[in-house]
Amino acid sequence: MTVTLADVAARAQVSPATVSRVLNGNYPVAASTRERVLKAVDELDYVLNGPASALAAATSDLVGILVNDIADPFFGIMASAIQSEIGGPGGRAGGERLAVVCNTGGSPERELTYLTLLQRQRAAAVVLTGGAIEDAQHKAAMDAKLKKLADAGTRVVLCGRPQAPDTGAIALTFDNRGGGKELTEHLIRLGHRRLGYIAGPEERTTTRDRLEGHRDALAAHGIEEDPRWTVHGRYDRRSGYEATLELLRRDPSLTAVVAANDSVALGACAALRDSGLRIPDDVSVAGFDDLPFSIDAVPSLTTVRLPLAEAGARAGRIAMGREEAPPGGIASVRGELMVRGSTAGPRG
Amino acid sequence: MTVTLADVAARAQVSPATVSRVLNGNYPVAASTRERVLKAVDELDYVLNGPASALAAATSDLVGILVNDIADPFFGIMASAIQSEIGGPGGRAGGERLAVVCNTGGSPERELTYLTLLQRQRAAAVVLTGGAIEDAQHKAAMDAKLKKLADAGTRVVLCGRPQAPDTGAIALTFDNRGGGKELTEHLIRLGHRRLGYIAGPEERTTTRDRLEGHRDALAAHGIEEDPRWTVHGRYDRRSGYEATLELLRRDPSLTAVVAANDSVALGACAALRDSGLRIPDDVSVAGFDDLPFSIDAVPSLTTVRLPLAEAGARAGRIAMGREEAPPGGIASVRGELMVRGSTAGPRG
DNA sequence: GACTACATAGAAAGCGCTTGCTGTGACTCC
DNA sequence: GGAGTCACAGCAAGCGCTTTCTATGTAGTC
Repeated sequence: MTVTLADVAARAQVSPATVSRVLNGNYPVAASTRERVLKAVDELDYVLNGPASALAAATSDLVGILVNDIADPFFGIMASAIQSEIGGPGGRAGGERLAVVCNTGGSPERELTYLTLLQRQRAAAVVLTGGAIEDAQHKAAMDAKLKKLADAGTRVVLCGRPQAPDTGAIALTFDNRGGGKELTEHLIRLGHRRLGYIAGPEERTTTRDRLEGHRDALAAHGIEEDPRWTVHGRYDRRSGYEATLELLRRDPSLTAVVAANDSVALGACAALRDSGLRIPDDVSVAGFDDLPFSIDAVPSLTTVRLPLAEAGARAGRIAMGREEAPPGGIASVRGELMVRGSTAGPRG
Repeated sequence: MTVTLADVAARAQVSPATVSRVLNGNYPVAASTRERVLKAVDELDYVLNGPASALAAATSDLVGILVNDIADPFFGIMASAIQSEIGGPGGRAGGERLAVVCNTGGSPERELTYLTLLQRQRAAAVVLTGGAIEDAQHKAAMDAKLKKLADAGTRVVLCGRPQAPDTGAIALTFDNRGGGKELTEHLIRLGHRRLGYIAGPEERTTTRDRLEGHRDALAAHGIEEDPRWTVHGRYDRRSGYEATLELLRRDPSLTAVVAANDSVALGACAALRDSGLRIPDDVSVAGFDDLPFSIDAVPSLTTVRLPLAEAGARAGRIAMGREEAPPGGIASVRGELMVRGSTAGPRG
């Protein structure tokens, strides 16, 4: 029923080997023969059997991309950039690669499961995006898996994720700590001394790094932190809303709220407004990431811009072997402080 | 070097056939044997070779998802929902499916190319999201491809895309026209008579349907449309910004701007503000889709909520054969008008 | 106790492709 | 003009798995 290589070969009056070579274009084939083959392919509407060729050639054109949540633009932007670099006519002839995007939902098990599935598919490369989970046991399992993948020839790239030493993975980490510090310093320079912090979920490198940056800044300026000023939540708007109300309840005298990311910051803004507070007159708000919508908030959001698209593109190129890995297999990508309307001096 | 089924079989002292059956769990295997096999699998750290098993079994566990732009939450949300339904422990034993997300960037060629690639992988199902391109030739090529896929046993589902008759595809279409009409009627009821419209790219079903809905409303209320009131652009913020300036230039007396989607509407808001106009006091603005950030705009955006996550989930279930297809292979999904702060009576 | 039925396990034939190696003419080169 | 070169094309051996069909041991049945 389905057309196979042999059918094409028969019709073009050549051997299957020749058809294969025409299709893969990595072996000399006379122009006239090639034409005849291509004609047969066209007439029969032949489509290569991917699994069969992957099996025979022991390679695959699948590239895995692990994300926490593809509906979140933070990951969507990276995924899109990675994608744009792995496919397309940039690679070798016929080198269209397919991106397998895996939504882990932040679950350790799913992360591992997807890696196994990708390993099963003999993926050509795997890119892991976003922060890692800080559980020692899970980390060990992940590292072992990554090493196995790398050993099997799969290129492993971490994008916005801390390095995984001795696994063979290339890391493009985000300088979350530095960005967090810069952001809070900006607030401190404006005169704030009572700053609330809405952190992400615990046990995540991104959460911890940003929070540490925040604390670095406080410490550097001799501000003693009140434990009531930090609330943990999820990386979404709703969490930001609730956390802000909680913060306000704990200490109504706060003059600034620093959020784990932009979505959380937007939720914080909504909560402040609903509480009758003006931004930035009564309370300043800052986010992190600089997602596209952040500039449209009113007032527009002060945040740290992470070059997600650039980092993703680079990760994609490295994954395809089209760009050299950074020295030492790791590069730190810095964020840029974007000062906008949501921050001002206290009671300004 | 790499561990194969045979290695496991040898270690467990059974035949390869038995190992395969243990792994696939669809054939009676004595508990003691199974245990022995599983132990060997574990000890050898064996990972099934996906391509080989796909070849032998003539099936694959890949599901394709075509999107215009995964960085756009409109698509991200649908992709995420589809994903959540195709994988996971919901399916048959061992039924982890991998989602292949393909970014077409709205290009007809890439759309077709990706479909071929998916066909090559013998994808179990394919879900196409978002509007279609209205080029007759392209549509014919797409339909032919979809039919071929469906004939080969791949389940094809269209999510937010118009039906493709006689291709065997199941369609969950969005009622863009109805939503567009409702939105504009809301504005008309508020008293607006001079409404600008920022449409999406031409030659797209989504663009046309929403615009037609808008015009339906105008016609129904006896409002004659001025050709200057419609500008075409892309589905992004920047396009909305520029189009709004153009609209204002053409006719400064407009009292409302209807945008093709929420991102465009946000751009429109920014342009209006930069032009010294207040929203909604001077000009009302409306969007479409109700993406998560729309409620955080200030004033929050009046828009039409499309149940993206619900539709995506349903599409995913249908693609997996876990939910019955709607009668006639097509269902229309309605949007819901969300009246918020960005619209009010003119000069109100 | 012989016979049928059942539950399991194995043998082996592919699945559709790639690729190393082996022709085989046509050319070149002294 | 015979040997050495090329440029192609074909043969055939897998790649690692699934699955049909067959074999075998064990129970159940009268």
